Amino acid sequence: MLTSEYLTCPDLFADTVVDWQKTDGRNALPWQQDPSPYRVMVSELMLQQTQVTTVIPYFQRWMQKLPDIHALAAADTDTVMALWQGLGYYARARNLHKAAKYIVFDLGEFPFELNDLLTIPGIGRYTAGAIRSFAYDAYGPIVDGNVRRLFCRLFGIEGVPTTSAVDKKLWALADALTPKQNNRRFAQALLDLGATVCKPKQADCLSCPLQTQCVAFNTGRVAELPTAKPKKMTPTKAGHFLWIEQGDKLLLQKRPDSGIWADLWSLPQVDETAESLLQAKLQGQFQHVFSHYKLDASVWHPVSGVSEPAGSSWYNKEQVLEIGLPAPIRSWIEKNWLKKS
DNA sequence: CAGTCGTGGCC
DNA sequence: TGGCCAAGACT
Repeated sequence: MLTSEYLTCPDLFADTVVDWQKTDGRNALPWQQDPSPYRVMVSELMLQQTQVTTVIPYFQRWMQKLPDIHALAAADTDTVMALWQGLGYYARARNLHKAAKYIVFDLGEFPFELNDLLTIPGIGRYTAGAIRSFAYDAYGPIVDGNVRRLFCRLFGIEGVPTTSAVDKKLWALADALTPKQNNRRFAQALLDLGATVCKPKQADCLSCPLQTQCVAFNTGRVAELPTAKPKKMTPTKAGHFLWIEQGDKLLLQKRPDSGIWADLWSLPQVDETAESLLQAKLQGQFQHVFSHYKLDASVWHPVSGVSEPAGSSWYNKEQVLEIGLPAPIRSWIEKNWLKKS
């Protein structure tokens, strides 16, 4: 990484990728037409951790309904959330709404400086740089998943790229390699290279404009870089749930306000030593994977006469569809109750 | 620093 | 098919 020609001559890097982008990059994406600060901000928030093909229809619908920042600032929460429905990471929608109100009512105009952009809710270092580049065609370094992968391979950077040490290196590279002009096309070039050439798997090195300078390519380590983060073994925990019916109703329990499935309704959960399990009959099992552990769930049909757990209520088949249930619990109930005559 | 937050696509 | 990943930010 110390010997790359690109570090001693950053303009060579910029010129190379910019020239490539003109002919081989993506230049017809919806947010590339009329790249106003508002349209760029909306697209960048939508694109956080979300693929381009997923975002496109959401972006179109959004712009039809909320064509400018004043419309968004004046919109109500329900409108905003409905337009976001299905995109995931809903904090982004709330932040975007907050951002519009902040810009319109507090700032009065859309910020230009990086440090001012960083004060906007939902806008971090990457998104601030992206807005600088795409909306203003001004200096705005970016490091996202694409740039991370590209730089790790190009400069042979070792180490898990999400660690702070590597992250620091990557941003230093981005700061140094980002030019003072052609920033819109330069930023797009980095993203396009990462997305269409320097892909996570099956990198297309033969059509890469940086091939001759690429450390990973020249040392045959394209598949080894960036360093994969060690996959942590997730423990498996057992969970015991009660299935208690009475007439046409099912007993559900509101979960605590913290921990997994906080504030949602669920089948009553009991400890494996619980008295209610003593003569219970196993009704079925299912598995659910969380980020930090795997749940082996057992659903038990206790003997009659078991006392109702605290905070529990009865729900019939119509009511159960209208309350917040964890996805696996809902799916269990649908399969074993609703669809069973 | 490590966990959290959604959903869909890919092999 | 399940594990990984996607234009990250926030706590």
